[in-house]
Amino acid sequence: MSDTVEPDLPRGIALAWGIAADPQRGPKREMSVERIVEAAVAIADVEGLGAVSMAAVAARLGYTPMSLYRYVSAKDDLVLLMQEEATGLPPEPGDEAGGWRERLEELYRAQVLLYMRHPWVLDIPISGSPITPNSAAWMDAGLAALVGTSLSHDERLAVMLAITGQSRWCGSVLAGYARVARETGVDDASISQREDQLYRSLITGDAYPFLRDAIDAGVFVDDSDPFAYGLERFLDGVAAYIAQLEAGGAHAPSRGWVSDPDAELAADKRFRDARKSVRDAERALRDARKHERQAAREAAERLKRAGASG
Amino acid sequence: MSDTVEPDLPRGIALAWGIAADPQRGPKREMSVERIVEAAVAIADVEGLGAVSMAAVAARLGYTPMSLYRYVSAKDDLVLLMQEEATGLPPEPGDEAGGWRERLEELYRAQVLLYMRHPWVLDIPISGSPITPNSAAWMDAGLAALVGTSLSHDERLAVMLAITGQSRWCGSVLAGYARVARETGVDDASISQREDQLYRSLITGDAYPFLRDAIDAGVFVDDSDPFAYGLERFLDGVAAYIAQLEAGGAHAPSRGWVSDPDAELAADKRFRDARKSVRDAERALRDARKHERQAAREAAERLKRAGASG
DNA sequence: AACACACTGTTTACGCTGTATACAGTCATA
DNA sequence: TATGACTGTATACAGCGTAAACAGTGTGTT
Repeated sequence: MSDTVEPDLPRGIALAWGIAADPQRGPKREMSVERIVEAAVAIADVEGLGAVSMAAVAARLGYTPMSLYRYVSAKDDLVLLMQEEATGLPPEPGDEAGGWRERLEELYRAQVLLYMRHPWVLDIPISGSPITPNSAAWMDAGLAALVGTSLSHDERLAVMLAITGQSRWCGSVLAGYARVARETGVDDASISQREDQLYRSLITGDAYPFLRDAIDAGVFVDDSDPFAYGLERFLDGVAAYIAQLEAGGAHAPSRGWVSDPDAELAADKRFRDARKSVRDAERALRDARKHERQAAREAAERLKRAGASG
Repeated sequence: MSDTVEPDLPRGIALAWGIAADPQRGPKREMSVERIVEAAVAIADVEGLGAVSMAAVAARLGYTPMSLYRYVSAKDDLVLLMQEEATGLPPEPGDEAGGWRERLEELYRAQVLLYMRHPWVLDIPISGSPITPNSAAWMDAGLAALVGTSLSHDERLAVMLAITGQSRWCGSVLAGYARVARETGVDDASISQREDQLYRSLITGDAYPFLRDAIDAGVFVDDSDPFAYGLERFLDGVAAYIAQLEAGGAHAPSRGWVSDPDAELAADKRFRDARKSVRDAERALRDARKHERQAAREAAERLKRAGASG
């Protein structure tokens, strides 16, 4: 609980927590981290994370690409700050104080909405738990909803984790459709129609009898939300679990992680070998190219000299 | 149900279904799509999707980068085929025929294992439903597990979708830790320890009381699987729902998608404008640069000529 | 048998990416 | 007033995906 900041705290996280100190001397700064992040988010909202290049962000602000590096140490930092900006704070609980279930549903909907507004957030690769103020606030809000219950701390975390997972999954699928729609310039409706057609022509009853049945029943043209169904069943399960606890039942035994005993030992060595072989092959090719080029250059030189002297 | 292939079927999907015809004339092919995909997967397994470049794959096979384009029309195609290869087929049901619940748990575990072996699959952006043979097979297997139940087709799909979502979420988080471990060259244990430390120093009881409580209770050093808990509660909910149906209950009313009525109308116009402004800014900057350079070149030229004639 | 041409793997080239380095100009502090 | 930390800029480099042009290969047709 010391006040000294960890020396190897990732710069992006430090920035997110507002710990990074502003410099004192030198010319006045013309930009700010906030303006940069704002511009980057604006681009990502419209054209996706792929369109966010340092050059594009700088151009939008009227500066040169390299100028951004006076504010952000690398693109990864910028992306982390974008994520934090887009995540924002969870909504306050509604006035009519419902139970934990209503509140969790509210948080779920807010999260899905967030991903609809900023779909690119789901394209950011996860690296460990995101230790930023806003993501912590969402987690805190979820845990707060469950304080009245007799769930253990682990179980509360697991419940909130599941909510987040389901909203991300819903967001990913929706974003996928939106992406296709944008890239092909076609509206959503005709895409799902086209997809249904493709399914009907590729999924034969012979190879995929049950999937084919589902298609024939029209599951891919149905416009109800399957993710909402999943969420409700999950919350049903949690409610039943809580009721069972309050009737004097025991907590579920904690399960270990899914693991593949076969692979564990073999994997490490095998992967290390494979990695080495990749590197070797690349290096060999590069060297071969280099020698080849040098030989060609020397041959040309010799030819020229021979021509000049002869 | 015609046998004619859709003319605008994405080439990658056509390849995945083995519909693409082999050419007849010309020299014998030295490589094959399979070998290329295999090499790409091997690289991705070890160094992540980011390390899979056309050059790296080609080098691994001893060819030039451009040669790959005789087999695969673009990198996106290759990635789709990699996904298909890594996905593989779902495991056959175990001998002792359990109920739908055991089978779904089996499929869940298999999927998580898959993501542990090929974490990069989760880095591939989703675009619509993946209409490939192997992903269809997984879907089919999930639906097959539920045929005995009184769930509707929509509900069965929703259940399988939730299972897939949870396994992806679990895989994403695990892969995130693995990625950090690989990139920093530190083992998993000390990473989670370090993360716990960071949490303890950044998450104050003032700002995040409930999260802080959870941390103090040790939820981040606990090594039980929170995703398994989530899955079990979900399956509890599904079981209860089925029981209720079989007791003569009604199906849950289908819910519409989460939507933001405020934004819907405004968004389209706003985003279109923003997109235009980005493009304009970039074009302006590029033009300015070009003119500037040309002016500089002309000035230099003039100077030189003046010097030569004067 | 000879030609046409579809097809092979290669080379070269282009515009794009992130960012290291060097630079001249600016401004608070010693 | 001199110092030197700091600003935004310019240049450079390796790497990316891939379009276009190329000489060589082998099948099909004349």
